[in-house]
Amino acid sequence: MKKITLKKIAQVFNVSVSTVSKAINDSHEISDDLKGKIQQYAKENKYRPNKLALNLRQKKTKTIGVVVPNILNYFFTQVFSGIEKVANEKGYNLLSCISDESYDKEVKTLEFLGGNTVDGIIISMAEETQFKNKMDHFQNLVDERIPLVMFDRVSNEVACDKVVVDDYEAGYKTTNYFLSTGCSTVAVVTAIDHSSVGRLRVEGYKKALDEANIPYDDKLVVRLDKKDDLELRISFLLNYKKVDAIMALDEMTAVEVLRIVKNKGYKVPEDISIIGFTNGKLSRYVTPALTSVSQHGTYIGEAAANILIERMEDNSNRDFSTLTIKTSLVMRDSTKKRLDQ
Amino acid sequence: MKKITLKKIAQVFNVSVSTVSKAINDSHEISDDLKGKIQQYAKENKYRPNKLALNLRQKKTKTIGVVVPNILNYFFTQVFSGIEKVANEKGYNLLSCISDESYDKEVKTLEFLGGNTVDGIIISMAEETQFKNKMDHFQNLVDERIPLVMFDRVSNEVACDKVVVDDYEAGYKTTNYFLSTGCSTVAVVTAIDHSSVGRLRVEGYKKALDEANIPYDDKLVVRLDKKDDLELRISFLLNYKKVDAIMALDEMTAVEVLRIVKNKGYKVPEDISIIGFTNGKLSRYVTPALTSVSQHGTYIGEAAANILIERMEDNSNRDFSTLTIKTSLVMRDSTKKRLDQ
DNA sequence: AAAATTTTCGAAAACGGTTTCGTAAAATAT
DNA sequence: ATATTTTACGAAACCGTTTTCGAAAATTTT
Repeated sequence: MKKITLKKIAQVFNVSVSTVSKAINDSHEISDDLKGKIQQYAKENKYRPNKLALNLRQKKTKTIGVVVPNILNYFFTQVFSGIEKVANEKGYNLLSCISDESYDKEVKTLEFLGGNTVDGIIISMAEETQFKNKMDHFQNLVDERIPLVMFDRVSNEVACDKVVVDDYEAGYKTTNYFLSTGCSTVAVVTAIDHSSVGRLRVEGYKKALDEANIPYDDKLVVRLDKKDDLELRISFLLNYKKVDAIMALDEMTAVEVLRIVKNKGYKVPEDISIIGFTNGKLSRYVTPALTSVSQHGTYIGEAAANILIERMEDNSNRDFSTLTIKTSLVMRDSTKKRLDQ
Repeated sequence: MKKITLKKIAQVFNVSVSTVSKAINDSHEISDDLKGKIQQYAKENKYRPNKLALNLRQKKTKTIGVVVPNILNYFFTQVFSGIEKVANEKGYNLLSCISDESYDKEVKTLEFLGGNTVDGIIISMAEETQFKNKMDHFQNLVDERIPLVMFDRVSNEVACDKVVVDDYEAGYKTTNYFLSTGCSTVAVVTAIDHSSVGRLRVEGYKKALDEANIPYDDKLVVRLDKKDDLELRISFLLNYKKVDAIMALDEMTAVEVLRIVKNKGYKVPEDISIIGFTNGKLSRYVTPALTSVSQHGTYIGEAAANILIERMEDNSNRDFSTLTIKTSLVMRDSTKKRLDQ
C-alpha cells in the first residue's frame, strides 16, 4: 500500500508512462476506454503525483518561506496569520522558520530557503541582525532574484519590497495624546533600542516634545538590556522625576510596567498613564486595560503576502515599493480623557 | 547572476556534469588540480545544490509538516515553538499549516502534505474534525506509511504515535483543589465540549465530585456555542445556584469569566474562585492572576518532534505509543489557600 | 618491457513527473 | 481505391542532482 507512481500504473496496464500521465490528466490524446480504466485504477489506489517531481520540472514550489524572529510574540503571530490567510487563498503554502532573534540562525535559514525550497520569502529581521547590521545574506537572495518582502524590521540597504509600520508617527501620536490629556512628563521604556522600529518611535516622541516646547531629557528614556532588572530601572526612573506618563515600546514591557507601577502604589491612569505598543490580548485583559498602539499585524501580513505573490507571478521588473501602515491608538483605561473634550 | 547549476559549471570547464558533482563533493575520484578550480568557481558563484533535485533523488525532504488548528492560541504556539526547537536541532525544517478548526481545510492540507512534501507530520485535529468524527484523511496517511504524530486532540481510530495531556486527571485535580480550599459548588465553563480534551476534563471533574459525595448537576456545566453570549450564560449560572468556584476549560474563557464575574461585583477568590486551563501570559497578568492548569505546551511539542523523528529515521516497525503528559496546577491569586495548610 | 594497478574522468541510470514530437493504425474524404 | 486526416499511443527529452560502472591514461609492480 505504499506510494504509487506512474511507472507502476504503466506496468499494470502494460502501457507507457507518458500514456498514464496523459490519461490521468484527462488528455484527449488517450482513448476514452483506456482513460477510464486508468483513472479508476488511479483513484482506487489513491494516486497522487509526487510534488517534488512536479516542482523540479516546473521550477516552482508554490510555497512561501516566512521567517519571524519569535513566534511567541503576538504581533508576529498576527502577521503570520495574515500571511497564511492570503497565501491559502491564492494557493500557496507556507514554510515557516523562526530565527529566534539570532543572526546565525537567520543566515542558515535563508541559505536553506534559497536552495529552491520556496518561490519567495517574507521576513522580519532578527534583533541581532539589526544590531550587527550585516545584510549580506539578504543581498544573496536579491542577487539570485528570489522575490523578497521585508516587514516591520527592515533595512534600507536591501533592495526589495517592504511593509513597515509608521513608527515615527506612532511615537509622535501617542506622545501627543499623553500631552493632550494633561500629562507633562512623558517617559519611554524600550527593550528594542537596537531596532529601527524602536528608534523611530523615540524620534517621533522627541518631535512631539519639541513641538510642545518640552525639552528632551535622555534620562526619561529607559533603554532595557536583556539582563536588566525592569523593576529596578522603573524605581530609578520614578525617583528621578515625577513621571506622569509612560510609553512602553512592546506589549510585554507595557504589561510589566503596569504591574510594577501598580505595585508601587501609583494609580493608573490618575497618577501615571501608560500606553503600550502592540494591541494584543494581554493589553485588553490586564487591569486597567491598556490603551495601546495597534500595528494592524494581520493587515501587515496580508499586505506582505499580496505584494510577494504579485512579485512572484508578475515578471515585469517594476520598482520596489515600501508600504507604510499607519498605526491607530486603541483607547482603554490606562490613559485619561483629553482635556478638550 | 541567476541560479547556477552543475550543468553550467560543466560547460565552463568543458567537463561532464558528474565530474563537477564529484569535484564539489570533494570526491577522491577527481584530481586535486581540477577539484581546486571547480570548487573555487563554485564558491565564487555561490553554487548551492537545488534542494528539489536532491529531495527527489534521496526521496526525503528533511522537513516536517505541522498542522495546528489555530496559531493565535497560546497553547498551540507553545507546542509549535517546542517542535521547532528540536526539529532545528536535528536538522529538520518545518512546513506549517493552519487548519482554522475546519475539517475541509484539514483534509486539503493533509493531501498536500501527503504528496511527498514532507517526511512526517505532527498534527492536532481541527474542532470540526472531532465533531464530525471523520478520520479517513488520517487513515490515508497511515496507509501510505507516512509517519504521523497526533498531539492533544487525538483519535483512537487512528493508528499512530500520540502525545496527549492527562486531561482526565487535570479535571480531577483542579476540582479537588477547589474542594480542598473550602469551595462546595464547583461549576465548569467549556467552549470545547466537542473535543475529547474537553470531555475528559469534565469526566475528571465528575470523578472528584463523586469521591466527595457531591451529586453531579449538569446545570453546573455551561457548554458554550460559538454564538453564545458568555455574559448571559454566566448570569443564568450564578442565578441558578450560589456557585463558589469555576473551572474554565480554556484560557480565553477563563479570562472572560474572570472579567464578567468581577463586573458583577463578586470578589475573586473570596466569593468565587477561578481556575483556567492553559497557562499563558494572559493568566499571569490578569488581575487577580489566574491559578492555571499548565499543559506544558513546549514540552509536548518537543516530545512530539522527538517521537516523530525517531519514527522517521528508525525503520524498525515498533508499536505505536501514546505519551501522556501530566498537567500541573500553577497557583496564583484567583483561588484560596487550602484549608489544611 | 609487459602486466597489474591506480588515477581520473565520462556515460548513463535513477528519482517521478510533463511535454513535444513521431508514427502506425484507423477513420474520413476524395 | 487512394489520399488525407484523425486518433491513440510510445519514445525521448527535460528538470538538477547523485551514483554506479566502464574505460582510457597514467602509474606502479614484476
